[in-house]
Amino acid sequence: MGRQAVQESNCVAISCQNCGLYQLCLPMGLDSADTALLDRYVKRRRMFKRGEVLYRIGEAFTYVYAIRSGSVKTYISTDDGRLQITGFHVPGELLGLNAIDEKRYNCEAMALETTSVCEISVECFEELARQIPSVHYQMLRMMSKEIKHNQELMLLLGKKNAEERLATYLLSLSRRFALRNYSPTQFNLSMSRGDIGNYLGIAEETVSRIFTRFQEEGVIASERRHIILNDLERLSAIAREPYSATAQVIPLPRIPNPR
Amino acid sequence: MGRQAVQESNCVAISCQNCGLYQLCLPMGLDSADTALLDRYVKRRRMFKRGEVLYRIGEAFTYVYAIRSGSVKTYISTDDGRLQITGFHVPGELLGLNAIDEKRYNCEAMALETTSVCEISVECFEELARQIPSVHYQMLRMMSKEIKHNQELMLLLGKKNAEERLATYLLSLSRRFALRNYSPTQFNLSMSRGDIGNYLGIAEETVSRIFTRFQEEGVIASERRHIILNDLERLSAIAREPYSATAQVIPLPRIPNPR
DNA sequence: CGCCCTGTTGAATCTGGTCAAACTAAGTGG
DNA sequence: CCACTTAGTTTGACCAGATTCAACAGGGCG
Repeated sequence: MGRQAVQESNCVAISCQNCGLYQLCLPMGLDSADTALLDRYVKRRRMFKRGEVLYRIGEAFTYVYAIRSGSVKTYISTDDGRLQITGFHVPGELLGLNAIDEKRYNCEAMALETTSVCEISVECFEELARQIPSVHYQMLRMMSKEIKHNQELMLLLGKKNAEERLATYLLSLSRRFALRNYSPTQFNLSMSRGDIGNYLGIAEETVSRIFTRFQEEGVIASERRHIILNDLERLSAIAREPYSATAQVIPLPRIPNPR
Repeated sequence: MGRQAVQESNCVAISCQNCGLYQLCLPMGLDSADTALLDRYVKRRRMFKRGEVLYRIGEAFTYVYAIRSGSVKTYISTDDGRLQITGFHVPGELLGLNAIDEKRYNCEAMALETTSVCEISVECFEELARQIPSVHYQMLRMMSKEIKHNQELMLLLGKKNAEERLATYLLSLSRRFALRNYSPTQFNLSMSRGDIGNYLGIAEETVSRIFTRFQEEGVIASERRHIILNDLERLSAIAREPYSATAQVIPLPRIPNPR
């Protein structure tokens, strides 16, 4: 995410590790044969320009997408056309998995900026899961993680006021950047105020106003899409979330190997 | 859900089919040996009374719960104590699966009424998945379904006004009852106005007021927790959802068998 | 029978939405 | 290179829907 040259080039440099499938298999301790197998399936690379759609609601579930660089938003809609953005996705994340049940995508995905992805056919993916059974398990973990994330968003949408929402949002971005070794206090947004407001369930004018207020209070500095978080602690207090200076290191859970 | 004698007895009568694991395995065409295997793991039955907690946030992930009769709410909280109910669960549903990633429950589950469950140890469940590989696949499908459901709730929380929320909610209940061959137009709620409001992100007074309004307009009739939907079509219009008289029959997707 | 919980209703208040307008940055094409 | 367009952002004024506070009604249960 972001357009700084340093981040872009960084993305490319670690694109292999960042490619989602790597993340899928990393915790499994795959041997090199497995990794080679994995590589076979990560062939098709595609670029999407800002505003281009990766997949639409109802389309047959044919590909899973691993983001290599750039960023993507996913959203659903009421039948009278109101959209709800359900997630912003950054390099290393896998898109489309939740279409498994109905075999059709149940949300739409659009590139927020020029975005490079690995397009993995579902058939290949299933073949992969057959040959490396613990891939199934990793998929479960990833979906479990997504459910947890969505639950937190529900809490935000259902119970938090506008200030808390925006503070929560900035902190969540900060943590995600920290995880990927980007600066947790200084970054560029790839999404517009309108997108942020939509995601958080508030009007874009409200987003603007609160950015201004945070800036007046010295909690952040923002110039258009460039954001500096000056006071993570105060931001955490506003968001009503426990403050953690650095990303918490959670010991990897024991992973049963079903092979 | 509901306290009508007819529904209760019905639940008991079809408890086997309603037990969640059955649902998990039903679409897989298990042979009788598999079914026997399945039965081995569904031993422990437990009862929870209204208000009793099945599991708490952060507790080690040791059991998966299949609801046999009754109903359960799940919820998460901000650290200053505000709760957000994330789901109401009825017979046939499986609870706890989304703890897979962190090996700890990430929400709390509480019985809304006297509730009977099958308690399945996670170890047994994993053993089961090892012996019947397509169980993995069914788990993926169930989690995929949950993600879709949560996305729809986000749309509701983020974009719909109070009337639309309540109408959407009533319709969603109606559909779930229809799926289980209960009346889609007449049922008892097991949750309070407060719970409904919490779930939908509105105050309980607002829930009450809108129930009254719907009743004045003749769309529904309600007496405390007993609800009659008089005009599903108008309700759909209010909810801004496509009207479907009966539950749509979706052809079962082709299920690859990884054995 | 009386208490308590749940639900209903009214009135005052306020957060955040809507509408409108000005402004900026970044293209776009002549 | 400049005029013009377009998309995105910010700000102000006003207003509506929903919350909050408060009082009260009714059912169910001990």
